[in-house]
Amino acid sequence: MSGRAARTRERILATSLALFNDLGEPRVTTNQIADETDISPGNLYYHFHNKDDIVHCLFERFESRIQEILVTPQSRAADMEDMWLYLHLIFEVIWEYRFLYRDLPHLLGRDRKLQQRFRRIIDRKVATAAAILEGLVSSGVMAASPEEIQAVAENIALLATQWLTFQQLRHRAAPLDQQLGRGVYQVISLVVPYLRGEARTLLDRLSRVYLV
Amino acid sequence: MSGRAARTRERILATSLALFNDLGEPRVTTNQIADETDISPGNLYYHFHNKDDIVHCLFERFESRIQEILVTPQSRAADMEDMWLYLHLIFEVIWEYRFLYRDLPHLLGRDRKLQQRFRRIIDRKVATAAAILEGLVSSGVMAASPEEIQAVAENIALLATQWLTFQQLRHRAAPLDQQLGRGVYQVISLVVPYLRGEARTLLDRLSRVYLV
DNA sequence: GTCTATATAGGGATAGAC
DNA sequence: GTCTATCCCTATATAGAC
Repeated sequence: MSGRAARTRERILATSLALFNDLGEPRVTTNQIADETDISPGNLYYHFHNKDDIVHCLFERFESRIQEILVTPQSRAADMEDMWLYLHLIFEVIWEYRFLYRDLPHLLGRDRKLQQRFRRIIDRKVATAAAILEGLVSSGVMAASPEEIQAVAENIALLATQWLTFQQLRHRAAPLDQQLGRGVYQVISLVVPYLRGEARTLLDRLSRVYLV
Repeated sequence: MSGRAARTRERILATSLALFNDLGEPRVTTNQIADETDISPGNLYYHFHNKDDIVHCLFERFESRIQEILVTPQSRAADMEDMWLYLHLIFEVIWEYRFLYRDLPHLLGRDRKLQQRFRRIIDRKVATAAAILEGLVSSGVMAASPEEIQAVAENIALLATQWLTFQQLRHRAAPLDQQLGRGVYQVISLVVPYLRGEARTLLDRLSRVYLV
């Protein structure tokens, strides 16, 4: 594959991602993608076997991006800073590939492999959230039983997975950073009641930033 | 419309609901519906203007069912019993019409009216949750600031809206009552940390029932 | 690599007989 | 009310020239 071919391939992926995010994958046709990329429909099929191939390719990029984040190099106990960073990174990647979350059942319904891989990502989300919470407990910032940690970790994963979809249902046209900020705030609000005195007010101040 | 026509119409709606819930609305064709109802494709279009008409009709039933639940006849302050009942009723209706939640963006994306009406339902969910939480505070069972109540109410609404979708992503084949039970448990776990001493253990016992 | 032209299939919806 | 037959459109995907 020459440099030119690689560049065309890249442009197809870029416009596909943009259109998918904007309209939802089911409503975007291959002709539309070709048109927007300024190539012919036939040329598109030279670079990709079919539409699912494009989706698959985009998913793989998403997957490697998010796995980078979910690899927690926990050499020390986590603090609230880790939590904050973790949430921001997660939300940013989800935003970048939001079409995957928008029509999740539809996309995964036609590909078992994809389903498995996505499931593994969610499992990791829960595990990472739990690890951070345990870190908070062991460093004394937070007080919670193992069952409580598990329940909160699952809720964090669910919120981080479904927040954008839910939010866009409620307030379609809100600006990006506000939506992501609200998401982080909502997730943090899950943790707040388990924090101890001083840390609780610290977080309280931090989270207020997002409610502008 | 004679009794016979009404009965056919009803059968179409019943099989549509079953197929939609099972496979997702986008993957069910009108021919499939007709076939499963043991009528001809043409006959289906005698009873319904088009496919969206069927979806619309099912949505209206869902809407009236859920609005019945969300009309809180609050003549007194709420207690945990109200919360428990509220959650169970909500989850049951969502389960019955789960196809609406499965492909929500896709279904609402092609109908502004539907979008508005669904948005109103969610707003009501948040409001009802907030009202119950305020009831818990005013009866002394719970301690929380207005901001905390608002944040928790939104999280309750999100969880009650997206739980099933999320859950079926993770564990496809779990039995119904277990899935709904876990959902109720997860929502209740949002409230637990705000409860006071005795109520907290009471709820703790109650919620453990769901983790079987 | 890229194009134009076209095959093919599936599903929504209608016509008209009974 | 219900059927059979069929139309039509859309979207995916391919063929073959350049």
